[in-house]
Amino acid sequence: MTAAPQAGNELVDALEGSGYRLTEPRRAVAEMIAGRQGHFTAADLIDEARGRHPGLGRATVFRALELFASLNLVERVDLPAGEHAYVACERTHHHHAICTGCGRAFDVDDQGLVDVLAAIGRRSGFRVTTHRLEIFGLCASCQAAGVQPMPGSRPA
Amino acid sequence: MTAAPQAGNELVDALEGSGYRLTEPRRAVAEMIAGRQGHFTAADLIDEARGRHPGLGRATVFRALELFASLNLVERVDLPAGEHAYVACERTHHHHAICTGCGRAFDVDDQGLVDVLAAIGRRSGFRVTTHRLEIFGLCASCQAAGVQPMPGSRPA
DNA sequence: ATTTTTGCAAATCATTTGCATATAT
DNA sequence: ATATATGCAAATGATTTGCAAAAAT
Repeated sequence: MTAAPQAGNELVDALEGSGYRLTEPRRAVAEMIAGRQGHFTAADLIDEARGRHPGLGRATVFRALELFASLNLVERVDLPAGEHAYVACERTHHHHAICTGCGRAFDVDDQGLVDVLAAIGRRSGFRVTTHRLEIFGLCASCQAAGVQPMPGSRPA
Repeated sequence: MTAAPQAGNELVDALEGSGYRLTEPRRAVAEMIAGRQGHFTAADLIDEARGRHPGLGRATVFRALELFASLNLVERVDLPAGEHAYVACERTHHHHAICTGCGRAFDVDDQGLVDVLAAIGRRSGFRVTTHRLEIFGLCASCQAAGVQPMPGSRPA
C-alpha cells in the first residue's frame, strides 16, 4: 500500500491527450484537487473556489469532477455516513483505504481481492463485472498520534 | 453464496424484541420490503405506498429504513451510478453480490475478504475499522436468460 | 469558423426537520 | 398516563439542466 499520489499536473496532462479541451476552469479544479490531502466533496471545492477562483460556477465543478471521474483520474467514494466524496488516484488503481483521522486515501493493491472475487464466481455461477471496495480505518501516523477511530464502526 | 432471504416477518419479529414500537406504519414498510426481490430505493417504497398504503408519510419511510438499517435488518448499498439503495439481509452477513440484471442481492461469504483486509493491515500498519464491499454482476439465471451485463463495467 | 465549454439562474431530486396529533406500551 | 412515533408541510442540501455568451480548437 502506498500513499495515493498528488494529482494536478497529472490531471492537466491527462486532459491534454484526451480529446477534451484544456480550459481555465478545468485547470482551476485540477489545481484545487492537487492541493488536497484527503477526500473532498464537490461542495468543498465549490467553497474553496468562492475564495480562490471567483466566477467559477457550481455546475462547472460538478462537470469537471464528472469528466475526471470518467477518465479515472479521480474516483468517487461513498463515505461511511453515505456522503459522496472524491479522491485523486492513479488511473490503474481502484481501491482505497481511507483514513478516518486525516482523510487521506491510500492505494491498495487488490490482488488478493481479485482472487476472492474469482472464487465467488467459481463457486456460485455469479459473473462479477464490477465491484467497489472501500476500506476505512486509521493510517499509521494517525494511530501514532493517538487519533481515535470513528465511533460506530463495526470491526472489519 | 445463497440468495438473500425474504425479509418481512423477520423484520417484524426483530422489531418486537428491539425495544422499538411495532407500529402500523413500520409494519407497512416491512411488508413492502418483504415483497421486493432486489434492491430498492426509498423513493421506490414511497411510490408503492402511494397506492398500497395511502397516508403513509414520506418521512416515515425514511425513518423506518433508518431504523431497520440500524438494526442490521436492511443494508444500505451504493449502486454503481451512485444511487442510494437498500437490500434486505440477514443480520450477520454484510456483503452482497448484486445482480445488475434482476437487482437481487445474494449474500457473500466473506472469509476470503477478511483475510485480504487483515493482510493489508499487516503489510502497511493501516488499522482497518470498517469496510464496504459491493459486488455487481450477473446471477446465474440472468446469464442463462441472456441478460447483458451493464455497459461501462470494468472487469473485476 | 465551428464546436465545446462556461456561468448563471432555475428546476429537480433526495432527505431532513419542526411540531401538533395520534398511537403503542 | 406517558413516551414514542406519525403525518404534513416547509426547509435543506445536493446535483442537474436550459440556454445565451465565451473560449478553445
